[in-house]
Amino acid sequence: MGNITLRILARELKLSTATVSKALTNSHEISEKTKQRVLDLAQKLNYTPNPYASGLRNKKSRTIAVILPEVADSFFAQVIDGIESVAQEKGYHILIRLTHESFQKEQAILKDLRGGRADGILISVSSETRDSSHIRELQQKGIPLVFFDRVCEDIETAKVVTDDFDSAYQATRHLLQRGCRRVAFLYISPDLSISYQRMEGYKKALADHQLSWQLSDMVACTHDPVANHRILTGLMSRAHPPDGVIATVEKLVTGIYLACQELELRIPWQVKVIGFSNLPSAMLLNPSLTTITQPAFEMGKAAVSLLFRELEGKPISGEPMVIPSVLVVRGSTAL
Amino acid sequence: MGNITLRILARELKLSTATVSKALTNSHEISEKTKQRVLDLAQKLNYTPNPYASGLRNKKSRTIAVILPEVADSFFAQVIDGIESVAQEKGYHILIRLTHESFQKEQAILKDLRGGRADGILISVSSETRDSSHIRELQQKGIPLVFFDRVCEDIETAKVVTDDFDSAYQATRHLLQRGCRRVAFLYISPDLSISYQRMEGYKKALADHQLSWQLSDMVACTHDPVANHRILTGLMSRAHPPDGVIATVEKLVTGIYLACQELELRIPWQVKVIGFSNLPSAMLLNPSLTTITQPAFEMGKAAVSLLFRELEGKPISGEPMVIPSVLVVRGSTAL
DNA sequence: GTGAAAGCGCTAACAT
DNA sequence: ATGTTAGCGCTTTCAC
Repeated sequence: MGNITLRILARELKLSTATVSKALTNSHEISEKTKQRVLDLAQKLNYTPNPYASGLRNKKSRTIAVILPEVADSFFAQVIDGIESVAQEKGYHILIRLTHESFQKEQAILKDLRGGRADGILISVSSETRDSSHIRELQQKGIPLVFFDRVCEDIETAKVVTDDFDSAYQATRHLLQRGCRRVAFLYISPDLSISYQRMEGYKKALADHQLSWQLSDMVACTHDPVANHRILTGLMSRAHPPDGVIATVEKLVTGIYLACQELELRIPWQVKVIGFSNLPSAMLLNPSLTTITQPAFEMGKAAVSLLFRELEGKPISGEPMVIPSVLVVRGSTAL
Repeated sequence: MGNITLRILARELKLSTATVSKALTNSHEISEKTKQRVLDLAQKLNYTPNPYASGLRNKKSRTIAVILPEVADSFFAQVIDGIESVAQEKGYHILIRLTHESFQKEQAILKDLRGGRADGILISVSSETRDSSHIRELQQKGIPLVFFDRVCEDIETAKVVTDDFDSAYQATRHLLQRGCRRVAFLYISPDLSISYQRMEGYKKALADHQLSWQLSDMVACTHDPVANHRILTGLMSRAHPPDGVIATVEKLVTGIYLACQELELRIPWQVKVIGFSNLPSAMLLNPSLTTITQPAFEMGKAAVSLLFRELEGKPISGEPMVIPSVLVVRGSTAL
């Protein structure tokens, strides 16, 4: 299926490809008449330039790669939405790559990106990522890179995060103020920047209420719902189970609700629950879920905007950009 | 930032670019020794071929475009997941394009795809799409195209759908069997293939129960939550409100739950609700939601697999591929 | 077994 | 105002 090319237009119009090219980019060195002829034919033949050819020539792909752990998660889905809203305006295309929380996959994906497939990269690292040399390598090649949400603290580049420390602090304080005395903290990976920040916020809130944190109350969960179910029913059937739970990951909310249901622990009476979640249905849960709601869409927009600034050679502030989350109080922490 | 190219490798090794290229693709015409030298240097310099250059040469981009209405929706997010799982294995890349339910955007996106940016297209049309000439044009250019979920019936190409008629039929029958006498049917666009199919299934179930359908019970909703809220509270505060509701779109579930909450209509006693939804949290809603759960991940996998078959020139069955949804009965339709 | 040369579709410097 | 030429980085005949 012979696609329409510049050359075909040129031949048809008895012009050179250079002239046609210039006419299509509305160059001032081309006469109005010629421009019109070119435009008319291009229109008629449904000509669309091959982006890879011009990209090759200009050494830019007008494509940005978005690397994230998963897409079937309301936070990441909303981030993509935010990214797309800006990229599309700028005529950029979005390549989505999922790591499924695997460090190996993340490495492979970044390696693949060295060849010039994308002009810039937006990344939220996998929960397994401890070493960041694969990312640094890309950076040294001069490819602009912006972290969002899950950052590598040891890499100096633009970052967009939410106030993880503060929101965990607020969540914990809220539970304590509502009478909880033993608050469990559920997280996935201790290596993640966000887990660490949130954990510190949690500890600080406990300390500010003259409570000391217990290692056994900080519960590491997994990506496997079945394993999580075991872990969480285990937690809630301890001799002294927590009377408050903070699920710092959306998918752990389901786990803790189910565990409580199964053990016939009534939320919020026997245990109060807060979830870091962007689910629109939080208000419809049984009971409605008190959440830390993250500015997912805005984070996506901010991250891609920073990336564009870099691509345009404008200066970027050294400090991570922080967009606050909000505590939305609902039934799961009612008195 | 001078990227590593074939030419650089060649110069360094005092070989021609042709030899290096062949060595890298493990051609049998190259000696083992040379191959090893090339591979070693490539490794050392972190060489990654420019995909657009080879794409230009080979006239394939190893990229597929996925066009969908939105991403912040559990169905579409899971579809993407399924698509990625296969594409990634085949070394293909995924370009995501969102129409936000706009026909105009859909046209623009497809137009942009004419230039060879993608080797194939997966699409679920916008709710505004009535005319399909923009899609047909791409098809005539010989670009393989697979529809998923929301198809254009008048375009002959591979399609992956779920059993919309049957699942709506089942949903309706379930409500009738649970004692509902007046079932409302909420949908977004009458132009969508899936809306039509579901509507027919709904009507058929009513007919099979000796009930005639009422135009006023088939309620067209929008994409705007505020407008939907008005529509749905209007519906539920009629003189004779429905005692059963089928929300054929995930986002309408929230709307109907909230409307009932506000009007103090108790689900399932005063009204029973079924939602077409893939939300993992359906079981946690208040009350837990009876759903038609669609095989989103599988549909994504199936669609991209069909696309690969086409790309490989293998034959495709003319019939749409149908992957069944399942009715999951929960609290919102309890007796 | 290796290399020279052409060309994918486009653009930009440099003629004319 | 238009054309010639060269080249982006790669692959693929076709020679040697």
